[in-house]
Amino acid sequence: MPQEIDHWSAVPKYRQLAAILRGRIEAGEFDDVPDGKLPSEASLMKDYGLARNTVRQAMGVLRDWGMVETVPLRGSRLRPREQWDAPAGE
Amino acid sequence: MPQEIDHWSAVPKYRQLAAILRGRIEAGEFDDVPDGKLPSEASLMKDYGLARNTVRQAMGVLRDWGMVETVPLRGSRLRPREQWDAPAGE
DNA sequence: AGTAATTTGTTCGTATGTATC
DNA sequence: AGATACATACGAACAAATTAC
Repeated sequence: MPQEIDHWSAVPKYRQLAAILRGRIEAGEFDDVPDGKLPSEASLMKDYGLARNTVRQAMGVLRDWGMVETVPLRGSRLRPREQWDAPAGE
Repeated sequence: MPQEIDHWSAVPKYRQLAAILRGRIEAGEFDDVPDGKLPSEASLMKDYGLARNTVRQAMGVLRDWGMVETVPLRGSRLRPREQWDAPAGE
């Protein structure tokens, strides 16, 4: 795991996860994955020890940033970098 | 949106929402809906710009009035008018 | 061809912490 | 002290469509 959730931080976990995933994405970790597919919600729950709600909230942040799109029953995948909205706090 | 929450009123928001929903119910807005199903908590949060707690509190008032029953994972639905308790302030 | 597993969507229940009035 | 209100977080259960075997 590249980075872990700080269960004591004042920063909400869903924001922490969003930031972590942003880092992994920007590091190019998913560029080789077919369709730029991201880990499933279940996978992220397990990897980071978070509830599904929280994972989904984090994915919502990435969607807001325009980095990711989620398709029901298919999963989430990267969007082209040109279409990203600058995530606040950069 | 039939009516909005007054964020400045001295009347608590959850009571305002309860009154608004009572109005919508009495206007027959949900009579045609299958099972008399009411909007979900998430939907009400969005429509009225309230926190989930507040929405739930409002639904609790409608339950106290006997107008509505809530079933976990299913939602809330209307109860027969004969079973309503007169809401205070009528 | 068919069944099981996977995956996101949705829904309510509950609890905690913070802030305000 | 208590009521109101928001945000966060976990849990649990069901649905529906797709995917895997």
